[in-house]
Amino acid sequence: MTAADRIDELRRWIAEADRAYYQLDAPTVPDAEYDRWIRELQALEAAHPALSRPDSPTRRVAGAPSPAFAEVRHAQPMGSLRTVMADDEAAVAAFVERIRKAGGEGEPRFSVEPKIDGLAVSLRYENGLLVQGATRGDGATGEEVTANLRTIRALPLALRLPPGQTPPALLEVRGEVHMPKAAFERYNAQAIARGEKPLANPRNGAAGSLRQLDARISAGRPLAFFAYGVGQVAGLELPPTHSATLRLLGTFGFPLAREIDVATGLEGLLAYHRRIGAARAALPYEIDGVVYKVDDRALHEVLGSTGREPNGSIAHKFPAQEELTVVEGIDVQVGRTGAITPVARLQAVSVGGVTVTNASLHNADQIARLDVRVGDTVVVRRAGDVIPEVLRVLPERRPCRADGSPQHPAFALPAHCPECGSAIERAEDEAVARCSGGLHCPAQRKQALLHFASRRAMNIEGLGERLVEDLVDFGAVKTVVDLYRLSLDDLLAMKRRADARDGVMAETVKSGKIPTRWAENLLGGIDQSRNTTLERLLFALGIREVGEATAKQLARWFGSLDALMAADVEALLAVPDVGPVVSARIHGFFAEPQHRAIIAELRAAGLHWPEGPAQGMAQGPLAGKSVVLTGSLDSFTREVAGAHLEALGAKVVGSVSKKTALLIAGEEAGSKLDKARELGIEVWDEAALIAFLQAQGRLPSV
DNA sequence: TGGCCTCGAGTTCA
DNA sequence: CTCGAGGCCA
Repeated sequence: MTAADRIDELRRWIAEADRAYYQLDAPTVPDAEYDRWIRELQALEAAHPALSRPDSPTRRVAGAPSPAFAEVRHAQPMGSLRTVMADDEAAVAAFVERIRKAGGEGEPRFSVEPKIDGLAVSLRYENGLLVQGATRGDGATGEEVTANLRTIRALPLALRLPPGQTPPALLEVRGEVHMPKAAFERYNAQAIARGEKPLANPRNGAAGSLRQLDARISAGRPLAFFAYGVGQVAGLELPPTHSATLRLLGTFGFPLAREIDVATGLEGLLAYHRRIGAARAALPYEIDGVVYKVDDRALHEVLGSTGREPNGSIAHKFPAQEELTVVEGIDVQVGRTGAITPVARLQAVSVGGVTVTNASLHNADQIARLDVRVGDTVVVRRAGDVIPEVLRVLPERRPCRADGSPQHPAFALPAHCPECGSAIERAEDEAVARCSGGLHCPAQRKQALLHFASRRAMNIEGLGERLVEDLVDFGAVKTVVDLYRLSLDDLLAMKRRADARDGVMAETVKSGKIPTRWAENLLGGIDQSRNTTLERLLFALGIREVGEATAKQLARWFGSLDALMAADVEALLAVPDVGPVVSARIHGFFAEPQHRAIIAELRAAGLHWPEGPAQGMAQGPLAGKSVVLTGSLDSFTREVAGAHLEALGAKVVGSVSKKTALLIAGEEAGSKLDKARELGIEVWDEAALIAFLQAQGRLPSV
């Protein structure tokens, strides 16, 4: 591709993305990708000045004003910030060095702030009253959106001044309009319930809301505001530092981001970047970086600006949370219950600082909804900052044949299990398709073994994915019972065959001695698991619909395995939280002769657990109450605290709802605490919990 | 019957 | 964390 072609292509892509973003309020391309296009285009135009054109998108910063609103010329231009990528510490160091040279002796001081992901506005207060509000637009000219801004509750319509003090003749306050995460989610849930189109993301929600022509629509949107600076001023002496100016704005009644701070020198800046980066997910609003501003106002002015970018400030970004990548293939995985899950194999891409190569596509419906195909360019993000997720496909980037038809067909689930060849079936009313092979399917067998060995089930240390894979592939283990029959010799023989298959030179040959440590550890882990509890065993068996909570309930209700196995459907229905579906599953499981045989053999292999009489309903001072634990506790883990509460009759659940009776909030409690406050649910801190447990005699009093 | 609550199951990477 | 589905209550 020639430079001219590439320039054309980039200009076309950018124009499309601009249109989607600014006119349709529905972004198609992640910001990080957009930034890269702009930078690449700038570089190409610099290298080939002949190809530069006055209408190139690099000639404007952002946002053509929409024709629907009156234009406002900013008396003092609203500049943009030079941005530094997350990993470019050298650029931050260079910035600090420049400031140090200009500033004379000592480490320079900075006002440091989170960079709110919203929409910059300028608010004009004349004689203390809000008279005009405008968007940033292209920096020189923005849109007049006063009526919409007035609907934002957080904005003072008049400056708050001590009695008797004359308001300044003119004060322009700059800040960021944004939509807090919780408000965004609430709004979307309601929008969906009303059958309206949900907002794409909080930032877009804020931008779209401000640009509503009907201010009543803006008023219905949960917008918030943080001040970050001032523009034109008359009749007011500003303090000598930026941080003091922000505090002054605070006294005038403007909301300020809580994370605003001051920092000294390079180390101080980088520490702030790390601190806010770590807290990012827990903040109630979206941020995409932090901003460093020279605190000394005079020095900031001396430093001047380059183009529209002040030299005394930079934005230090965080790693992008959304990225573009290409789908290299779509595989299917087989789960413990036979569930077939399609997985997108992705070209490796760094999202939020972590390399992502796989993303679950959940099920056939999801694939159909997204219409993902091999070769597609897709937007990926890490949902809840952890799990990669394919958000959408860029259809215009789909590889095509000469005749314009797509190169790859729409994805279809295979008819047969890739692991065992059994038919794949999908029940009428269910979203998931399943392999019908049952335990004949090696994939299901492996998953069943892993589940059995997992921490919350039998907790067999040393038995991981690789090992299970080999144990099943070489026929050393077929059912969970076989685990308890393994000998050291079996394991070593299997290891030799696995090494031979992988072409690994046997360690025996190299060193002359047999490494047996891993095998001994595994046998030790298996042996320890013989001593267990009924609820762990029930969970480990992998009965469909019986997870940890149900297993716990069954164990306490029946007290012994024999009582449970003897129970008919009727008796099972009496157990709380067990209905017709679950009771049929349990009864069906124990009716299978092979399952009864496995249980008998596990007992014969030495598995044992305490049994007692049937206990029925939970008793105790917290009987019948749902309790949620969140945040981190100092004196014990959430698990241990939960066990204490359960012993007092409480039901420990994971999420806060109207039915929650009590929330125990440790350090750094996040959204659950917010929700509990909102619902008016009783909240205890760790000290209150400890005092309660002591009063109940579950903890020694001090 | 509909609308919560919960639970179960599946998932990624270091 | 998220989706889907079971259980329970109005």
